[in-house]
This record gives sequence, structure tokens and C-alpha cells, in this order.
Amino acid sequence: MENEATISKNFIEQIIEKDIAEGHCKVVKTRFPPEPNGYLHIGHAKSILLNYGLAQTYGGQFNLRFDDTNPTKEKEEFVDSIKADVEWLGAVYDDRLYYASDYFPQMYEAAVKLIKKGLAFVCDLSAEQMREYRGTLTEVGKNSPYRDRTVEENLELFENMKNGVYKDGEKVLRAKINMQSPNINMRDPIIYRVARQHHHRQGDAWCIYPMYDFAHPIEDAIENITHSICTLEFEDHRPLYDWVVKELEYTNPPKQIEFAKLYLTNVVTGKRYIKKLVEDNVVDGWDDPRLVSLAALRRRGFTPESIKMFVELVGVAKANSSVDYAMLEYCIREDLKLKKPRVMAVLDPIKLIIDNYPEGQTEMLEVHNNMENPELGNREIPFSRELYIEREDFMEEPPKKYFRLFPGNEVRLMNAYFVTCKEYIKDDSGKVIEIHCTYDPETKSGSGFNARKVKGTIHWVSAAHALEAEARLYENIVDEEKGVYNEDGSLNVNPNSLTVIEKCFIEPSVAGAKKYDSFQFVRNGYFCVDVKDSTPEKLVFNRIVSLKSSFKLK
RNA sequence: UGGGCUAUAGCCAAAUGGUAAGGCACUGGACUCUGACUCCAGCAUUUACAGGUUCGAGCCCUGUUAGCCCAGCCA
Repeated sequence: MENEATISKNFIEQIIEKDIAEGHCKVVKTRFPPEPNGYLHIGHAKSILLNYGLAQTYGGQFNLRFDDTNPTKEKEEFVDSIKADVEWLGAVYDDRLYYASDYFPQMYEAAVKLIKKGLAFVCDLSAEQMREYRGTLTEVGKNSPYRDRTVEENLELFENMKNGVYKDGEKVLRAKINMQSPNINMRDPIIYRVARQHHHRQGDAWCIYPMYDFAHPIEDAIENITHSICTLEFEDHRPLYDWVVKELEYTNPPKQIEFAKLYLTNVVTGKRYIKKLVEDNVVDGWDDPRLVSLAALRRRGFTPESIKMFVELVGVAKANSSVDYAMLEYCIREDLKLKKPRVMAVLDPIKLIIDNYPEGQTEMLEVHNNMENPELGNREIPFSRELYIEREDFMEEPPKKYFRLFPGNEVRLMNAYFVTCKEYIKDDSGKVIEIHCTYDPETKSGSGFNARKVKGTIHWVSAAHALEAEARLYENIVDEEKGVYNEDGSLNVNPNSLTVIEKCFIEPSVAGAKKYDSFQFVRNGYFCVDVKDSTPEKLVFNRIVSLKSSFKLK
């Protein structure tokens, strides 16, 4: 973070600086214009933070605007969640919360203006006929037979459209541009349709709705947006965007700039797919931690800071690309590293008994919450004769360079004493169930003892005091580039990417943990108290991310 | 096969005619009350390919290849 100066400007910043230098604009106004038809995901975070960041650095403003021009897909639930997510990310829009649907009167007037200029006409072609007339990628289209209606006739017909004289789909209003254009978007695109649908915000006030290509530039112009930033698939729409802005004679023409969407390797991004996984009950909802929706990432324990760091690291460009998921993990580790307490938790326990430690005795050890950040203070943890340690921290027959516990070896119990393994007990099946050690009282942590050193340090919890909790090890739902769904609709991803550890042991200091509290479970990774499933009696932890793997056999 | 866009390391990404930044990942070493963290070192004689212009090209020109987007009354 301290090397911010070395981060070079992205291409959008360069365009903006040129625009400012050439006097096209003084300040920068941007917007995030989601359609409220789903929850936001990590890809949207890129757009939000990009738009918000630009407004910040160039002394402008950032608007949140719901592009709610198609009532069939939109719901109030989604506008609420989107607002929450945008705020969570820290993109502040103050009172600049807008709805495209509030501009319907202006859009209607704009359409009338185009008609009066002879640049729009009412067309009676059916959807199917329209498709035929439009031509194909390689063949030009042909003019609609209704293209030459008079201004007066168009005005009257359009007003009738608004007044509900026609059935849904019976007539549309089209821009009169060029049916021969190699760009299909310019072949007399539809700008208004008749659709009797209940709008989540406008109710039944309208039975005609504007199309995106017509509505969006108007929305931007009304809000004095200077730079309308969208994704690559709208590049072909830019000539139409510019056409609308020009013909409507806005004096403050906004400029559309496109950038590449964010994809993550092997995870399901895309609102469409996430939505289907939710609707098909493959996952438990929009905030299922196996997803990369913002709600899911939040529930899993990702912080807004980590998401911000991530999108900054990823950068902004025009090349389609897929970012390594490890980059996201790096960002959350980096963010939590110094911010969160490191507690001891044993996920796969095996009992360790210290034979020479007095039975029934408990001593409280004062330990640092985070060795690297003293500001997080200290806490006390109980130590006693019977402990749990991680099963992988003991081996009967250790390979070379294994320096944790094995018969005869001495290791440090983190924050406590050195112990030496004397013997171990197996059950009938040969599974090790108990390890016996002796401890050396002189080696207590913080005592300054340095007469001898050990190579290994392992974590533990006191068996009698440990808190039982549930841990969930989520993996992302993997998309192996074959698509999330097969053509027949069957699922093509692995949804079984959830491991639940019903009973793990955590040191008692986490007893009062609240929702969203997160900890580093020493060597087991970062975990967050699940906001949905935790109760004071039973803590449920979602794993945010693992630490890098430890000992590897060569 | 029409139009638009893109191509720099395993993954992102900078370099705007002056001799290939940075990050992630990975590898080696040092350190360590965890093998994590931190630190140090290594990691593109070359920018999809082939030509050309130039004293000099990832950048300019020509051609080729590959990928993405567009034929909703969705956004």
C-alpha cells in the first residue's frame, strides 16, 4: 500500500485526464447503474469501486442509479440488497440515489422530440417480421414499410401507445437511422415497447417502456454524468449512445467508456448463473458462502478493504481475462493479518496428556492476541494436564525434516511449555488416540528460557476448557470452463464443496464472539463467525481462507 | 463469412518511438513461540506469427493467426 505512487494510471484515468486537460469537463461524474434483477457479485464490485474511485480522485460525484426500465425482471428485494452492498463497499452516494424509471416523463418527451425531428417512427411489424427485416450479421437489413409515416401520424400513434390503445407487442417506436449499417444496433433500433407490466416503483402508470439503448444515454445526460463507464459488450452500442445524445441535443454529452469484466478462474461469476444456482436450490441462497456474490463474501468473512485491494491489484483494461483466485485470497490474508486476533483452535483433535503436570490444576497464561500487532492487546488462556492437539502434529514414524511431535521429540506448545513425547496409545484399529508427554516447567513462554531450543511449535487447547464449535470449510463452486450448466440443464459444477467439522475445539477466549467477528485459527486459516447460523451457545465459523500449506513431504 | 474489440511470463498488468515496471503464483535461502508472517534472491534476450519503415519498434505500416462481443419488443 505504501507504494501507491508506483501504480500507473489505467486507460480510463488517462482518458479522463485528457478530457479535463482539453476542457471537456471540469469535474468527473460517474454512476453505477445496476438493473435490480439480482444480487451483486465480485464483478460488480470492480465497477462500483472503479466508478466511485474515479469520482473521488477527480473531485466529482458518484451516483447510484437503478436501471429499472424492464419491470419483468426487477424486484424491490434486489434494490435493497444492492444498496446494502454498495454501502458495504464504502462507495458513498449520499442522497444521489436515482431510478431510471423516475425519468420516464423526460424519456417520453425525448421520444416525441425525435419523432418531431423525423428521426423516429412507430412500426407495426411483429417481432418475427422485425427479425427478418433486420438482416443478419452478414446481410444488411431492409426498411420497414412503416418507416415513412408522417410526423403527425407518428405523434398520434405514439401517444396512443402511451395511452394503452394497443396490445402488448402490437407497435413499437423505432429510431430512424440506417438499415444498411454493418452495426446491427444502428438498424432502426426499437426505443419504446408496449408492455403492460406492473413496475415495482411506478406501478401501472406506464404501459410503454423505453429500451436500454435509448434510456441509458438520457439517464446519464439528465444526471450530468461525464463518463459513462460500462463493460465491453456495449462497445457496439456506443455509436447509438452517441446518436441519442447528439440528436436529443444535450449540451453536456456524456462519454461512454468500456472496460473488461472481471472473471475469476474456476469460480462461477455472472449474475445469470448465480441466480440459477440459487433458484435451483443448488446453494442455500444468494449469500451461500460458496458463491462470490458480495453477500456471500461478506458472510464468509471477506472485508470491504480486501475487495478494494483486490480490484486495485487486478487493474482495469480492455482485454478479457480471468484473475487467479489466489489473488483474492492474498488480499484477505493481507488485510486480516494484522487486524485480527490469532487464537488456537484444533480442528482434528487428538488428546495429549502431560503426565508430570498436576492433576486438576489449571493455570492461566497471558498471551498476545497478535504477535505482530501489540495494539490488539493480550488475553488469558487456561492450561492444564489434558490438552487437544492437531492430529497432523504427531507422527509415529516421522519423515526427515518433520519437526513436530514424535516419540522422543521435544516441541513447544505455543504460548506454554516444552513437552517431550514419551509414549502413545492406539485403539484396536491401530489409530492413535492418546499421546503422553512430560513438560519442563522452566520452559514457560515469556520466562526468557533459552538453554535449549526446539524446532517445532504446535498449537493446543485445554481439553476441559475448550469451546466446542462448528467449522465450515467452504470451497468455491468450481466452474471448469465447460459452463455451469450442460445443454440439457443438468449441473456441470461440483456443489459438494463444503466440509463441515461438527466438533472442533477452540480456546475459550472466543466465547463472546459476535457475528462477523473473525480470527486467525493458528495455522488453520482465517475464520469468521457465521452471521446466520451462530448462536451464543453454538458458534459456527466459516473459513475465509486457508493459510499457505505447511510441511510438505518431498 | 459483415461489423466492433483484444493479444506482453502460469495468472493479472505497465511501458504512449529510446532498449520489457509492479503484483499474484512458483522456486531457493535467512529468520521464526508453528513450516505462517517478514526479509533476501531467482523468475520474458523478448511482447500471438510473418514481413516492412526507422539509428532505434511491444508501440508505426502491411499481411496472417487466435480469442471475445453483436442478429431480445433484456440490460
